[in-house]
Amino acid sequence: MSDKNVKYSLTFIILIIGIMDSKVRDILFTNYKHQFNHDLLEQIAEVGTYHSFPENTMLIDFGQRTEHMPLLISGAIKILREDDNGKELFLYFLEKGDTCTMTFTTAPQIISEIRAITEVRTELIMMPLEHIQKWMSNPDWQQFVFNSFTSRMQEMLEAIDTLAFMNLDQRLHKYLLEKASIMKSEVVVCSHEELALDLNTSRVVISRILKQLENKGLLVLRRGAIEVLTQLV
Amino acid sequence: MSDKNVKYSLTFIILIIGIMDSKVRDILFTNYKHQFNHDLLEQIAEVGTYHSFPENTMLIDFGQRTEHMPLLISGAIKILREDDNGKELFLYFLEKGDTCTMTFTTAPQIISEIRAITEVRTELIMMPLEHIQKWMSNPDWQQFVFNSFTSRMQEMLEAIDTLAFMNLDQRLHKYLLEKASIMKSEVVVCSHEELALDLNTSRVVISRILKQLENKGLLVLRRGAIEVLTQLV
DNA sequence: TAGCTCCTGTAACATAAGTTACAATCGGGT
DNA sequence: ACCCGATTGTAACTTATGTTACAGGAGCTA
Repeated sequence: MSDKNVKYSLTFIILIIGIMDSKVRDILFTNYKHQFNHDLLEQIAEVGTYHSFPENTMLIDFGQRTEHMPLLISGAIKILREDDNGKELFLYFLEKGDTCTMTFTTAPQIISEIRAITEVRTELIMMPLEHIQKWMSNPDWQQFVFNSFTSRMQEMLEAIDTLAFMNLDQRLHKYLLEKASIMKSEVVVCSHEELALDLNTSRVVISRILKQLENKGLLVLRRGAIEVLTQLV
Repeated sequence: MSDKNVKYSLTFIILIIGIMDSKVRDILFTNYKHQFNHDLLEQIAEVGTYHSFPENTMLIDFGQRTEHMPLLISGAIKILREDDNGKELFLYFLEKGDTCTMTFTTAPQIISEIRAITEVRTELIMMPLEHIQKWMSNPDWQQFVFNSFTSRMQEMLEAIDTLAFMNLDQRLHKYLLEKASIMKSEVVVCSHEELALDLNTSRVVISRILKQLENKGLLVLRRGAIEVLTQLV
């Protein structure tokens, strides 16, 4: 578990940060005016709260309960899965426009199956779970929910493909490309140890494979960082 | 690709089999009266068509388009994923009450990401995709759709856990237990070759591990079949 | 500068899984 | 009875990945 740098837990943060409705409304109308109609935006603005988290903040953890659903405004979130022995596995990144659909249910609160950690400073709007269903009569919302579900499904399928059909060298390279894309920089700042945690393997193995990838000319190794030379298509 | 025994493609079957509405209504009211209210049942009965497929029938394949969504009445369906090189991977089984939610979208037709094959004789009701959204105003239907999504998510997560955190011997044992449960028999009828295809490995490896499991007393090997001794919890 | 921790490189070995090759056996059909 | 294909068993080898151990460098702080 690499939570040494994880700074706050969402549950507490929500209680602390409260920003007035006007800001929520502004942000919503700026970012979602093409996706949601005016009425829906107003409704979301009424119940949603704005939050901004620094990088490496754990938003939710396995088994933790939540009564909110996040709507991503900016930044990026890393989604992880963990097994009984505490071994982690990276699943996918969430970016603007995404929501954490794992949670959809009719229950008033849900128990998280995943861990979510911000990769960079991230802004989001939290909506109480109870409204998700209520708004389903709104076609824009319905579309949004369906699209979110479908996206998460696709990402899970991709995670499965990666695990089932790719070797570690390919998985590592893919991960670095995605991370570079998320960070908007070819230089991925992280240690071999952190990569090993996300890919559920050991540091030595990562070091070995990184060296191979460097020899192939796919990247350049630096201390505490990796320069990715090839681009994502 | 193990389609040597796959008998028909759904696309054709749908055109061939047409059973009168009364049967659909009877089946629906018998199987779903606790889940859907009367109005909804009537609406489903109006547009749904009943179908019965023998075991080992491919219902849908990768890249294939469909304008229908199945509602499972009896039997069991195996869901598979395939990579570019034709290598397969078992994902999970669907049973009564399930639907193939991968497909939810607002588009009038969808392209399948998975392959679905009946494990035993299977009865289902096919509903045109266009109604899925229309019915969302009905709370029972909404609940059903959400539950389906959540179930599929859970199954995908389990598939990921299995791939990421378990060795082949555990995966194989787990697969056999699930299959025995689906077939309602401790004797799983299938060759080592078929197991190798579903677990994306080779026959020799499966034979080797089966022998290990037999030595551990977890199962008994027969020609063309495996008797599973331990039960699913 | 000394001491400390974190990060990286590397070797040597262990284990899991994939590959190739071949033999033996079963069962169905002619 | 015989043939033949499908199924299974097994050996020998390769490759991928995991494990343990240790060394050296970078950067920080006293």
